[in-house]
Amino acid sequence: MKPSNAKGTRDYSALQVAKRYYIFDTLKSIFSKYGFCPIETPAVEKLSTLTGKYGEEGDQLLFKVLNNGDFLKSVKDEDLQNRDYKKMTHDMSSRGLRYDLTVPFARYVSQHQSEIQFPFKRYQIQPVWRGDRPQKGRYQEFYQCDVDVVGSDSLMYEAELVRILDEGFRALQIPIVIKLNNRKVLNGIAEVAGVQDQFTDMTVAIDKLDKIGQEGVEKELTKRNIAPDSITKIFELLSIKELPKLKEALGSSEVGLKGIDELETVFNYINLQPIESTVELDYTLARGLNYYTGCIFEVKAVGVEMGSISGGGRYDDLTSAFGLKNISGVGISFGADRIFDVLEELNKFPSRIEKSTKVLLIAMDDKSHLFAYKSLHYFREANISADLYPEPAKMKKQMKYANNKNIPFVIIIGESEMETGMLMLKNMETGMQVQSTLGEIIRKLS
RNA sequence: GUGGUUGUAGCUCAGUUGGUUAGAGCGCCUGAUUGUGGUUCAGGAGGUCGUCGGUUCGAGACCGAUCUUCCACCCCA
Repeated sequence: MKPSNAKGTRDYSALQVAKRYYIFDTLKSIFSKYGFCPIETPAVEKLSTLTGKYGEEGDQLLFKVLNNGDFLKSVKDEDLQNRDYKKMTHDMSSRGLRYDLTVPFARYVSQHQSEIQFPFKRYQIQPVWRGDRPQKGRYQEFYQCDVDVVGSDSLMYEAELVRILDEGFRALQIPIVIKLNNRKVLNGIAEVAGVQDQFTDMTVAIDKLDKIGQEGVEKELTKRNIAPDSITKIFELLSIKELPKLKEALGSSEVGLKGIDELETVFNYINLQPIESTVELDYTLARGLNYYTGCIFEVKAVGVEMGSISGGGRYDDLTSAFGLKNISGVGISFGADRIFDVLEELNKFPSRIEKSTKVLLIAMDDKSHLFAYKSLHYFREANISADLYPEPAKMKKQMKYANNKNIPFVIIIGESEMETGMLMLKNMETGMQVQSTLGEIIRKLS
């Protein structure tokens, strides 16, 4: 049998793990600087927790876990006969793998509300699973790094998240554009254009504007049975770039005006301190997850062909599905795997990641091997990442090992070194070598 | 979910209309060099051609199923 991974999943080898930890650690330190604490939730949730939160499309992508034991016992003969897979899954499966970190978080908050001091700021770095067809930057198992605040509707937090995005991607050296919109503005546009009933159709179509152009969007809107008059109106509104003018145009829509107000407030917060990344208003930004109700964000890497590498928004009512009413939350998710691919493409991983071991001891014979093994201890004691080749093999072989493992220093120990106590330290990059005592070398390498 | 695409040595890939014993480069191992890697030279090991089944005197090649890869749509991180 030829081994291979299950669809849409990958192994992470040592170097890849080191690179991933670099991403996680970079983000973690920023998250905690802003006062967020980590939590973790199980990979498996009840299906009742997960279904109905992501829209029909999302529900279909949920991985369901078969019940233990005789899972056919509770399936009705009728459903089996009719091959009614939806009813059958309901009886055969009561759990599923988490689809994102936000919904399990909402469950967590509702369940633990008595222990939580609101506003609650948490971050969470864990894998999620989606039964999508895999593609580049698109996997069935991938990691999300979520930062969320619940229990406050202050727009200060929207601005804070923008700042975290800016700082996070700056630390990772990825140039980005942050796109900002507000679902209420989209609602307003739908109202003014008279298509409230087709809100989702409208947003899905205009979300593609930068991809398929105005003509394509017109076609898409027409296909979705939106009246020509409304289409004209929608494009008229979308062409307005300045907030005050859009405010005027949306005058008849209360919710639209609220959305504009919110955006203005967010920008006021953001502008209190200079920010490096481009933050742009984009009324066409829609985002698919239908639990968003206010501001929405999306981040694109500049100069790389890749879907969005981060996204999020405000959700006013997610916890009410779990019985906790009137709790507003806002959060963003960093897509770790896509960030990984972008860093790889831009060649922006720091080179230090590739050097895990700093020095390799090389022994010439059995006696010096034991001596080297004893010396190894002192390097580790001094917190220097050190290793010893497991046997006194040919020097060439040991050198090659150090070379292939990217180990920058080698110490050669043979009979004469043991006698004099002067060890041979070789710099693998320059090829230079000097004789020093153990203590001297340790001091040099620390 | 719809329509395509890919799979041959550890890696990247050749392999004519079906016809002897399946190739190359890189990597790996050994030696030139018994205490010096990343260069050079010589030699060597390594493949039930993704899997299962079918057609055929004969299949890496043709057909079917299945798994996997990548792509477009859909959606999204």
